[in-house]
Parts: sequence; C-alpha cells; structure tokens
Amino acid sequence: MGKHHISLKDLAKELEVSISTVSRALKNHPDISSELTERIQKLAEEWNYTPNPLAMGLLRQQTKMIGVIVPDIVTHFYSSIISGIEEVAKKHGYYIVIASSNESIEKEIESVENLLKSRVEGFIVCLSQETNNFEHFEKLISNEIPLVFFDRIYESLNVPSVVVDGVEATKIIVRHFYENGCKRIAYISGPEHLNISKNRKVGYLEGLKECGLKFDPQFLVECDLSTKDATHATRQLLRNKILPDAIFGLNDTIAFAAMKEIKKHGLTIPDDIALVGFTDEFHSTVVEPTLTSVTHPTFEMGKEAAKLFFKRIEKGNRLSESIELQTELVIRESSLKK
Amino acid sequence: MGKHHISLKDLAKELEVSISTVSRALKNHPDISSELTERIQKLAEEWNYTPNPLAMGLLRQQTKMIGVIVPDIVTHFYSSIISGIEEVAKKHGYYIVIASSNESIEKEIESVENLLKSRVEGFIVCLSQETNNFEHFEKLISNEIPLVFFDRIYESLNVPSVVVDGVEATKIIVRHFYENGCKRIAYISGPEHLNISKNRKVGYLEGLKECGLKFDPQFLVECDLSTKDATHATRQLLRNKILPDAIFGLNDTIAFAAMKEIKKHGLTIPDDIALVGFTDEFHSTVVEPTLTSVTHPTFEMGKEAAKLFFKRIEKGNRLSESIELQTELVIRESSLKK
DNA sequence: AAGGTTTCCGCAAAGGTTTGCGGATAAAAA
DNA sequence: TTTTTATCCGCAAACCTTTGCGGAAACCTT
Repeated sequence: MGKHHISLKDLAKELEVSISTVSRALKNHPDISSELTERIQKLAEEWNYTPNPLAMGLLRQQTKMIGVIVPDIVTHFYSSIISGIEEVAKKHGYYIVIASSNESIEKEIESVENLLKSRVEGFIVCLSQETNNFEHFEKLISNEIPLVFFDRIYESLNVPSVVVDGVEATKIIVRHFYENGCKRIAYISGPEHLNISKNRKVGYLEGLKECGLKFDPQFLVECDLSTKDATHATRQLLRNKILPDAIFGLNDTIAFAAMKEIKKHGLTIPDDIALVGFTDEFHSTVVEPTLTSVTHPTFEMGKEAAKLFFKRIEKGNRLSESIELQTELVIRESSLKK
Repeated sequence: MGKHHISLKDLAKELEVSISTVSRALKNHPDISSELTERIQKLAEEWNYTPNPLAMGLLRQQTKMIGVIVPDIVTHFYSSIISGIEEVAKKHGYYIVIASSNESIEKEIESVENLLKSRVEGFIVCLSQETNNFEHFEKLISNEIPLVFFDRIYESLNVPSVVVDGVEATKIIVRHFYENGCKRIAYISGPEHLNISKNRKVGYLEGLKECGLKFDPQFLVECDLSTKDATHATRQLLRNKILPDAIFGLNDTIAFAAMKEIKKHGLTIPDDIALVGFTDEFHSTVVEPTLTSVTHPTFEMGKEAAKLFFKRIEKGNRLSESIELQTELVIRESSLKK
C-alpha cells in the first residue's frame, strides 16, 4: 500500500475472483451479477483504483499524446495558443508534448523525429521561420499521421490549418493609417516564403491601391524575426531621405523593436511616425504609447487548432478543412495623430 | 508498412528468429552470434525500429513523465521556467506534462489528482496563491512520490526547492531607493502566507532599519496577485495624505499595474515616485520608463528545479536539499531620480 | 565413444488491460 | 429424470519488451 498503484489483479486477488470479472464489473457488464458488481466497485472505489494508462495505451495502440511544435514557447503569443490547445486536448483525455524549434528547421526536423519515437498520435505545428523544405511533414502525411498547422502554414501541403485573415487585416490597417493622414506607409515584413509575410504584403499593396497611394519600394523592408534584425530593418527605414509617416510591423517582435528604434532616433510616436503591429493584448497595453494593434485571438486559435486535430483523428485521413479566424484592429495611442 | 510502428515481432518474423533473439541482438548481447547480430541490426536500421515506450513503461513501471503545476502558463516568468525544466527533462529522456492552477487551490488539487492518474513519476510545482492547505502534497510525500517546489514554497513541508534570495534582494532595493533620495518607501505585497511575500517583507523592514528609516504602516499594502487588486492597492497608496516617493512591487503584475496607476494619477516616474519591481528582462525594457527590477534567472530556475527532481529520483526519498538562486538588481530609468 | 564445454538461441513470465469464447452451475422446461 | 436455457464467471490471447533459465547442437576432451 502506498508505493504502488493498484491494479485489477490486486482487486481480483482480494475478492477472489478473476481479473476479467473485475474488469467487466467496473464497466457494468451484464454478465456480472449485480451483487458482485457492487462489491467490486466498492472496493475499487475504496482502493482508489484507476486504470493504468500504459496498459491501455499498449492495448489500444494509442498514447493519447499530441506533439506540439512551436517556434518558441516563451512569448505570450505561443504560450497562449498552447494553453488553448491544452484546454481542448484535456477535454479529449489527451496530453500535449511541447517542443520548440527555436525558429530552426534542424530543430524542427529533430523534434518531429523525437516525438515520433515517443509515439505521439499526431502533430500540431507552427512552422519555424527557416522552414522552406517540407519533407519531414510530407513523410507524416504519407504515413497518415494527423497533422495540423496554425498561423504559419504551407498551403501546397493541403494540411488542415487555422490562420488569421492577414490580407483583410492589413488592408484595414492601411486604411486606418490613411484616415489618420498618413501618406508614406511602410511595412516591415518577415521572410518572404512565410504565408503570413506574403498575405500581409498582399494586403499592404491592395490597401495602398484602395487608398489611392502609390507603392514605394523603399518603404517595404524585410527582416528575419529576431529583435536584432527587426531593429536593423527599422533603422534602414529611418535612413531614407524621405521618412515614412507610418510603420506597420509584421508581429510583436518587429513592432516593439521598431518602437524602441523610433524613439531612439528622437522621433515621436504617433506624431512623427504612427505605428501598428500584429501583437497580443497584454504587450500592447503595457508599452508607451500603447500600441494600436491587430490582436490575434490566440487562445481561440489554439482551441480551433486542437479541434481540427481531433476532427482529423475521427474523420480519418482526408480532412483538409481550414479555418480563418477574425482579427480585430484595436486602436490605441500609437496610431492616432493629433 | 506506413500505418503501423514496427515491433520486435515484425523483425523476428522477417528474419525467422525469435523475438528474444532480436531483442538481445539489438543490445549486442554476447549470446547472439556476431553474424546474426549484424543482420538483425541492419534490418532494424532499415525498418527504422524504435522500441515502444508504452511497452517499456509497462515493463519498468515508469512513464517518464513529470507533472509540472504552475499558477499560469502564459506569463513569461512561468513559460521561461517551464522551458528550463523541459531542457533538462529532455536530457533525461523525460517529458513534462503541464497543468496550470490558475492561482486556484481547487484546480491545483484537481491537477495533482489528474496527473497522478496519468502516472506521472513526480511533480515540480509552484504553489497557487490560494494554497494554504497542503494535504494534497502531504499525500504525495507520504507515498514517496518525488516533489519539488520552486519560487513559491512551503517551508514546513521540507520539500526540495529552488527559490530566490528575496530578503537580500529587497534589502538592496530599499538601499537603492534610499541612495536615490527616497525617504517614504512603500511596498505592495502579496498574500501573507506566501513565502515570497513574507521574505520580501522581512527584507523591506530590515532594509528600512539599515537605512535608518522608520517603518510607516500606511506604506505597506497587500493585494492578491491580480492586476485588478494590484491597481486597487496602488490607488490606496496614492490616497494617503503623505504620498510615498518610492514603490516596490512584489512581482510583474503588481509592478506594471502600479506603473499604469501612477501615470493615471498624473504623477511621473521616477521623479514623483520611483518604482522597482521583481520582473523579467523582457517586460522591464519594453515599458516606459524602463523598469528597474530584480530579474529572476528564470531559465536557470527551471533547470535547477528539474535537476533537483532527478537528484530526488536517484537518491531516493530523503532529499531535502534546497537551492537559493541569486537575483540581480538591474537599474533602469524608473528608479533614477534626477 | 562417452562425457564435458561452449556457443547459440527459444520458452515463458511479467507488467495491466480488454474481450471473444467456452465452461460450469443452477434454474426452468419437457 | 433428462434436456434446454439462462446466468455467471474464467481462460487465454493480444498489445510490446526484457531476461532468467533451460535446451539443442557443435565442439573438444579423455
């Protein structure tokens, strides 16, 4: 008592019946007399019996584990999504095993392999920024291992995924800038091959057109997703002979880096340069000026991704449903010129 | 092929030997001829055999899972610690299963039970702010289930734990305030029963004494760890006839809430009121003014907690080692009066 | 040629659970 | 009394791995 978890065998021995009888009694199988069923259930309750998940897993060939691969775990964006995934996973009796790719494709590939060894039943992943080769995912698909993407996806793979309406959101940002009197709107983008970069670029260009503004290539810069590179990109923008009067950053990292850099150049936000980012609620309100931003419904995003995962598990292999979540432009101080 | 993971049985059938032979060959057992060993290993390699962790777990009676319970997962403080835990867990071939208590003791208790059902081998936990009853942990201890605390601990339980030098750190803060000309130093504390609240209060009082300042009860307020309550506590301080000229907040949430509230009252930081918090690197630099703060070595903390866990597993039941990590006061704008 | 050693490999149990099938006992029907 | 029919329960296999032990063949020794 104490040290060891108790098993059906323990109950069977105590009650002097067979293991199978105990097993059946616990699920109210009609084969077992109600008198015996009651005795068995009573003892099981007393002894606090819970089925051994390892044994069940072995029997059913399932580990009840989902591999979740994210670029990193410490930013609010991902940890919030993870907690969304976790919530619905728990409801289904599943665990999540988290691996972070650190934005590196090697680590991403390694994580897939390791998680596979651990017999996760499938994957929910957000691509690393480096990922431009998809063999490791193609292998999963051809082996019919459930896979769901979120946020950063690769369309050609036709994987169920949940994303955000990047094109539309960006158009709204551009219009918002325009309505606040901005004419020289800049966009700090991410790696070209990422869908989020591409979509927002489309929205950016379309938005400019709709507002009757001409696209100026010098107002479009690109960086990787590190703070360092984002700072560098901002600096590049600020070195132009003609300064932008508005900057839109692809994500949190970029937006905050831009904010710091703009201040450092002695320019004020929003009067000299208006700033808008794609970020989350918390960070946006803590900075000064508070940051106008397109807020992701991160928790929802996680939940939807997980729901899609379970739909994929249940409906079998040919689910290619994708979900596009609505974002919201929350207007705060950083974009309201006086 | 494809759908199913391959097993020793599959290899055995293909090679027309017994399962035990395959098993032994794979571990270079001398009983198996080198010729056969080679053939077996070659096929195993080709077919990409990996042992089934479920079967191994069943055999060895271990799940290789650690239950990690934290107040929440989305704040940088915890997610960063988690990633520290994860790093050393992975090195030992362990997974972590994360549960968040949401600062609620009921959810904490529930998490312990659920994780126990999942047969985690032990726990690494940071107490919820509500936790003032420890039966659920006492049960673990008496059942000799490994348990490690971090940050928020309960000394009387004599559990291996990793904490931060709260007393000393707070004394340094007070002295820093004093050296910057502050005389009316306030402290916004957390729930009285938490060790972190208590320690920092001790440091606060000792610090005042060392600086020759008299303790004024109206400069000590207490709140739970929510933004709302922290805001309320700050307001309370600002309603005093005599305003404090320095505020020290127990943690991130409190420090940022205080910052917002001070600004809202039209007071400037640091000139009217200097502000220092216990926070992490990232947030401190993103706010304005940048926040002077005692930074936790969060990643280290997670790593140390996990190391302690494995030490506990290896050395058996009577390990009560505790680790105190050094913090560092990083001086930024919010505390430097002109 | 008979006994003793090696060398190599398989049997079976253990870990915990589910479940098809067959068996035993008792009660009901003939 | 004999046959049928419920009613209740256990055997054994399956999921996958490890490992003590026993066994068969081959070799070497007298």
